[in-house]
Formats: sequence, C-alpha cells, structure tokens
Amino acid sequence: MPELPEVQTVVTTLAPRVLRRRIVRVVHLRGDMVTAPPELDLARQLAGRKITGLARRGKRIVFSIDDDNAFFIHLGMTGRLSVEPTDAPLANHTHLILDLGKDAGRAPEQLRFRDPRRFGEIRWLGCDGCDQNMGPEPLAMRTAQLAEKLSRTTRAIKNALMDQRVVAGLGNIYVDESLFDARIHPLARADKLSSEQVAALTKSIKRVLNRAIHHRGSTLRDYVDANGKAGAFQRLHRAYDREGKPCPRCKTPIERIIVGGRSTHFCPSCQPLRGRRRPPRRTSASTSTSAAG
DNA sequence: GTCCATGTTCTTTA
DNA sequence: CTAAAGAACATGGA
Repeated sequence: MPELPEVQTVVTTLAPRVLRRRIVRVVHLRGDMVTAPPELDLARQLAGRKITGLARRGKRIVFSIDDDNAFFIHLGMTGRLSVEPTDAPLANHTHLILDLGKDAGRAPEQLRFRDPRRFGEIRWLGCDGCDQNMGPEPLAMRTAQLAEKLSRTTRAIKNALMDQRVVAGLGNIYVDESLFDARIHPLARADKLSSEQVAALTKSIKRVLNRAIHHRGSTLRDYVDANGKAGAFQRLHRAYDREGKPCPRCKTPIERIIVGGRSTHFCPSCQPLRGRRRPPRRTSASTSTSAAG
C-alpha cells in the first residue's frame, strides 16, 4: 500500500501519539523482521529511550531516540502502525509492540506494528543514517536532479521512477499517475526524454504527490493511517487501476500493460510513445547485428 | 485450486 | 557494468 503519500500520512497521524513519549519496554519483537548488526539487541537498545523525532525519508518512517540513535520502519505492502490501549485485542501478525510511557490520566498505550505479508522491515540505523543509495526526495527535488538521474539510464521511464535510487518514495500507483499527468508514455526511454518533458515530469510528480497527501493517500485494499482512517485519493486516480475506463482528458480507454513485472496504466492517446524503442524490422533477420565491430 | 496485489532484493541471463 | 526477466519473500482476497 504505502507509497510516499501514505507513509507521510502515517507519520503525520502517528507523530502526536508518540513524540516525546518514553518506550517503557519492548513487549514483543519478531526477530526476522529486524535488520541490525547481529550483536545488537534491539529490544534492549530501545527500552527506556524516549522518542524524540518522527520523520519520513522515501517510504521509510524514521524514529529518532534520545540517545541520538535512530531506526526506521518500512511498511512493505501491508504494514500498519497504530497506537492502542494496552488492553485492546491484539491483531494477528503483530511483529512489534512497544509499551509507551503513561500520560497523566490516560490508559496505558502501545505502539504496534503489524504486517501480515511481512514484506516490511524494522532497521536499526545507529547514529548516522545511511542515505547513500536513496534518490532525492521528490517534493524537494529540482528538475536538474531528476534530469541527471534519468540521463544515466536507458531503462523505460516507468522502471527508472520505480527505482528508489532515482527518486525516493514513488511506487506503482504514483508513477503511473505522475506519467499520466506529465503525458509521458511509461515505455519512453528515461535518457531520451526532452528537457521539457523532464521539467513537466518533475512538476507532475510534485502535483500528484501533494494532491495525494492532501487526500491522505490511496486506500486500495487495507491501507489506513495511524488512526485507522482510510485514504481518499483512490477516487481521484486518473490512470492507475482504470483499465478500460475513459481517460479523464480525452475519453480514450486507459490501457494496462506489464512493465518491469508491474501493472502499468496509461492513456495511449495522451501519452504517445514518440521515439520507438526498437526499430521496426519487417524483413527477417538477414542483417547481422554482430557483424560490425 | 487459480491469479493478483500499494515493495524490495536476489539470481539468472544477455 | 547495465539491465531485463523471473523468482523469491508471505498472506489474503477475488
């Protein structure tokens, strides 16, 4: 579920529930969801610490704690974070439970992380987070940054934008929506986009993400924010999951193809593929490609 | 039983 | 090295 707008919404809704609260103890921690140095006991590291910061980086939710260490939770496909009374019934597939310090006059609460599909992750960052392999934040990105990244790859733009090293935070929904908004075909070669197209794409990514955040993300199946509330942006999707439905701009039916193994939705009329990826070769293979050189 | 899914990473192949 | 294709991870819904 969670791409940048959903993760941002979780951070926004979770922050007031956990910031400046103490992790009294780690009640439950499923070890195989954790990435950390083998000698590090995450439960021991967290016990007694105060949560001093909550932020989003790409699709990661970064928790800062009062000893200057940090860890992040990645929600994967089905991860959810919630703050619930300690006596609230425990959902299946809960992999992390933190007892939070009591607030005056309130029932004791727990921060809970559940993830049925277990594609999520809890990763220890220590005191210097590792950002090296992550692309720029799309909402703060300049056209030149995106252009530089795209100039270095011959892949289809759809594949390039799905790569978190190119841009951090986009996923299948928002790549399709951004390409639709920018009128760029998903199979267009990343390094062959014009500078005007890259500029338009940069703006479209920001426009789409900001709108999605404004509507608290997209709920297709089971995404909810930290308060259990679903998003509303799925109603405003213009391409994603709209195969066969009329393009909101020109009424041409939206097409679905598979790119990089993922469903990809676009308007064949609004998003023309100008430069063909392969030269059309009608004659059978009489010309050798390896002869030259 | 089948196919598909909002994510990431690894392997194989070219 | 680049990158495409496929599989893998684990679960649930249609």
